[in-house]
Amino acid sequence: MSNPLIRKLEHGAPLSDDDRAVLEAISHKSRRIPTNHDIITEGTRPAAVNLVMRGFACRYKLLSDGKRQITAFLVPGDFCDLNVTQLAEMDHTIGTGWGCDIVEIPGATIDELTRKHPRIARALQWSTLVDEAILRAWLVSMGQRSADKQMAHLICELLVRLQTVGFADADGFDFPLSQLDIGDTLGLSVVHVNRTLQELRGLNLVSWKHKRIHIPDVKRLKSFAEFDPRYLHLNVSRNLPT
Amino acid sequence: MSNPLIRKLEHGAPLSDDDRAVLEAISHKSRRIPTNHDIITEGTRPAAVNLVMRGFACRYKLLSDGKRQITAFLVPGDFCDLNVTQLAEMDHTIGTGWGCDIVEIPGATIDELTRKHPRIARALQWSTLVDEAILRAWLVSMGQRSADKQMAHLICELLVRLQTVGFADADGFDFPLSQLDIGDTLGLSVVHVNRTLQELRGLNLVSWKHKRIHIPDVKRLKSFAEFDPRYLHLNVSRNLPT
DNA sequence: CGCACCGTTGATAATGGTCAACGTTCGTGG
DNA sequence: CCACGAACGTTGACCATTATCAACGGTGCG
Repeated sequence: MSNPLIRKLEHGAPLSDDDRAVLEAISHKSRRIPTNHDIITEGTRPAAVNLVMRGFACRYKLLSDGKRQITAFLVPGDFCDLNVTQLAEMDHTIGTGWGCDIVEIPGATIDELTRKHPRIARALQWSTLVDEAILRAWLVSMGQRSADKQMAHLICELLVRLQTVGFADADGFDFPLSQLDIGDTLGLSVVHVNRTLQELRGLNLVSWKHKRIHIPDVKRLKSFAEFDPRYLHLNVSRNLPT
Repeated sequence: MSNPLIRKLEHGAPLSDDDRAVLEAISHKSRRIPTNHDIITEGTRPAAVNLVMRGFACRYKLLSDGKRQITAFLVPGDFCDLNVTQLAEMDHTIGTGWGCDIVEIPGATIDELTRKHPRIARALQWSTLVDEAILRAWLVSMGQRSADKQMAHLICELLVRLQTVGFADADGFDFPLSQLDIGDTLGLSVVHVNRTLQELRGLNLVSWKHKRIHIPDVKRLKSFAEFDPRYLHLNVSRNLPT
């Protein structure tokens, strides 16, 4: 089983074979999004629901002076805008500067899914709670952690999230973004991202070459970043109703 | 009608008289939370759902070195943990250092509400989307705005949110927090909060005395902060299904 | 009255930003 | 296959913002 959506949702609720078959059916036909393309633009009314199947997308907001803040990375198995069809208009843009594979699912299909498949409905709701938890974790990092720990924390998070969907192995993952993108994520300048990265490399915590992040000693990086993965609410057994 | 929950949810979906009556029934009996008290603690399993009816509560996370990051303010009409009963354990604490009135609603009541009252269900889902949007807005502020604009932006947001539930008037609102709390919200030191506040006062944008924030010229403050209220998704008419 | 807690101020230091230049890589077209 | 240009990464010098430390004043509550 290598469908990232299914792999992810298994963490939110126990799924039946039927659930899995339905999810497989709606997600197998993806299309490639070209580099530097916005999927949904701020201010427009969202129509269909988009699901990332390969690569990275991100949520971001542009300020009037041209500054950009990335507020989320969307990795395989993540929905761009699951419940957002309820709103009149998007308050942020979803884009990808890196090429990724997306499945576009009609809102009606999602509605039907949640009506007929209670376990899927539950898993989807779990996934939006996790999205919110990630946002809170980013806020904590940005507000209270120094640049090096903030960066280390982000890398730990990405490692774990990508591992749960089979897009990272034990000590690293492919990462096509630029240092400028990381700057816009962490609220740091490119220059400082570069220097922080060198510091982490100097400490033998992270190396990043050829669009791949390698982590020599995951445990050390996690403890350096004070990374506590509980906010990702993986491990379905503990999410079962009592 | 001065029930903040109803006033708020009216922005999420059109409610019937019956909807309103049900909401009134579950929310009229609140209890006072004493100063410096946590409502739900990180690591515990959430049971009932808590609703703020008066005053402020906040979500926060503590780091190992004692630093605290506040990730949300909960104002009257806000649920502390609407969907969170789905999760095994809280990934953050909800507390109030300021005394506020809370209604505790059993999870089963909420479930029944959403089953029998589709418009309320819709409004509740809208409210969680808005919570997420606020989180994104805070991240943008923290990452890209200077301390003064960040602070001004927060004050604009609170003004608007409190106005929609009838807890602010046209030019200000009661605000019982300390400057340290604001520091933990904006990721700034107390000293810098103090100086930033003085700067805003010097510019005649905000004054804060006797636990009340006064805004001499709301329009000027909003433009100073580049505050665009659309992320709050108020104004129900634009949220109607097409 | 006295003790906390909060707000305020000044001095000093650290973190991270800006500017400018240069090197490197990679994709494109000749 | 090579030349070119654009985008990205790297470095150094300098500057701005914000943190830290320490002290003191105000205010409100027991």
